[in-house]
Amino acid sequence: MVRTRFAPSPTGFMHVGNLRTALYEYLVAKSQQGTSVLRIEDTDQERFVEGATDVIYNTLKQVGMKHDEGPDIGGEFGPYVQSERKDLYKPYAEQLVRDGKAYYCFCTKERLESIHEDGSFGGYDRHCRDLPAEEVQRLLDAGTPYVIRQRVPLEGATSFEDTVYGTITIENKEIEDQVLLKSDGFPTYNFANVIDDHLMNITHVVRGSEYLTSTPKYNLLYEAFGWEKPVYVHLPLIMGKNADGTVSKLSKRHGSTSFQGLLNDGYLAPVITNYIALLGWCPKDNTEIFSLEELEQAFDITGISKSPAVFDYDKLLWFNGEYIRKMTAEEFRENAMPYYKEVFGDSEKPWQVLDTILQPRVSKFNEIPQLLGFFKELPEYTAELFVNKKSKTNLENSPVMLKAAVEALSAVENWTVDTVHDVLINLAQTMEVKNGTLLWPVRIAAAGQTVTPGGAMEILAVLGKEEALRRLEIGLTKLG
RNA sequence: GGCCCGGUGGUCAAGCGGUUAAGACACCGCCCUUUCACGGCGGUAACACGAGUUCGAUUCUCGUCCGGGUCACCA
Repeated sequence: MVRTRFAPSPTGFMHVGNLRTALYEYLVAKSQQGTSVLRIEDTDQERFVEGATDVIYNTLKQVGMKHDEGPDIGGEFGPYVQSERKDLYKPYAEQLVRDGKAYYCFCTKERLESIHEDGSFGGYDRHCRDLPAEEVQRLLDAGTPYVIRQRVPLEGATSFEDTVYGTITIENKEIEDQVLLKSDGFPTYNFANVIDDHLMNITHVVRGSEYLTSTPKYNLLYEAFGWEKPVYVHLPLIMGKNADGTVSKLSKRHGSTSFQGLLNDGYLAPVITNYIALLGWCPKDNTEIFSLEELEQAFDITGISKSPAVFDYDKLLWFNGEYIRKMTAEEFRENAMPYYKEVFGDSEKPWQVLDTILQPRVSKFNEIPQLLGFFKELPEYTAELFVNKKSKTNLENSPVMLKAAVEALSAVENWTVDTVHDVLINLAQTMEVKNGTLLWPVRIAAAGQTVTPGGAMEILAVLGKEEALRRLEIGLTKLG
C-alpha cells in the first residue's frame, strides 16, 4: 500500500513549486490506489503566520486534491500538525543520544557564527561531539541551553537509490552533525520529518530535488533507529526566466508564483494544475490536456524528468484559452458574467451574442472589459480608419455605404444578429459590392476602432438599434 | 569554494546504439473570413564541446564548459 504525504509549512501562500510537489505526491499515491496524507510542518515558531493553514486547505480544495488523512479530516496516525506532536520527538532524540548516535551540544549562537566569520564553508565544527560525560551532565544540571545533534560517521560514504535520479552517493565527511532538537524543544524539520514519516507509515517520500543532498542524513537517521527507509522520489526544480535570458529559481520577479497570485491574474485552477503537471513529467503518448482525474489515471513515475523546467507563462496562457474554448455555454456565461456586469452594469444585453464572439477570442476572462470597452463608449477616431485596401473601402465610397446601411437598417423591426445580417448581406448584393466593402465602414462606425471581437453584425446587435444608428450617423459626419 | 544533480530548437519535451531527431507553446507565411480571434495548412529553429567504446553514437564512458541545487537551532 502506497502512502505519500504533502508536508507544507504554513507560510501564508502556496508557491507553484510547492503545489507541484503536492500534485506529484498526490498522483504517485492515486496512480497506485494509495493514500495521501496532509501534514502541517510548523516547527518554526518564529515564522508562524496567522491563517496560513487555511491557505493550504483552500488551495487543495480548489484544485480538487482530496487527501485521505490530515488535520482537517483526521485519520489514525494523527495528530497531523507537528506543533501538536511536539512532545513526541524529544524521547526519540534522547534515545539516539543513549545509543551514541547523537549528542548534546551547548554551543552558543555567537560561537556558531564565529566559526564562519573567516568566510570558510562547511557546517558545524563538532565542538561538543566528544564532551566528557561528566561535563555534559554538569552543564545539563546547570540548566545550560542545549540542542541535540546527530552524530554522523566521520568516514565512509552513504548512498541511496532515488527513483528519478538513480544512485546518489555522498561522503560522510561532507555531512554535517545537524541539529535534531532545537533549544526551544522543537524538532528541526529534518528530524521531525523522519520521525513522522516513519510513524505515519509513509512509503514514498516525494519532494523537490533541493533535498537530494540531504537525503543521506535522513537515511543515517533511519538506520540509527533501525527503521525501514522510504522510497525517494525527487522532483526537478521549477525555474523562472530572467530578463537577461538566464534562469533561476522561480520567484516574484518572474511573475506571479503563488497559486493565489495566478488565480488573481486570471488563470483557472484546473489550468494551473494541468500545466504544472507537465512541468517535469510527460506521459507516454504526449497528451497535454488533462483533468486531475485523467492525471490520476495517466501518471507514471518513470515519466518524471531530471532536468529543471522553466515556467512558461505563454504556455500557461495558451492552456487557459484552450480550457475556455472547451467550456460549455453555461460555464462560459457563468465565468464571463461578472465581467459583462463590469462593463454594462445592470443593463440587459444580448449575452448570447457576446458569448459567441468572446469564447473563441479570450485567453483569460479578465480580458473581457478591455475587449468590450468600445461598446460602453464610442472611442475617438478619425476618418482614416474607413480606408481599407483589402475591403476596397476609401473616403469616397465609405459614406455611400454608410448612408445605404442606415437607410436599410432603419427599417429593421426585430433587431437581432440574424435580421441585421440578412439586411446587410442583401444590401451588399443589390449594391453589387463585396460584403467587405459594405461591412468595413459599418463596423468601423459602430466600433470606432479597427480591431474588434466579432464582426459588424454582432456589434450592431449588441449596441441595439438606437445606439447603432446613432453611431453610423456619427461616422457619416466624420466622413462629411 | 567543497559536495550533489543536470545539459535535445527561445520554452516544455519525445527519444533510451542505426530515426528524414516527434509533438506542444512562441514566432513567421498561406488559407478561411466582415477586422481580430478560432480553425486548417506550411515554415524557421536543437542533440553544449572534445576524446574514447563500437561497424555505427543524441543515446554508453571519461574530461571540459555551462546551468542549477546544497552547505542554518529555515523548511
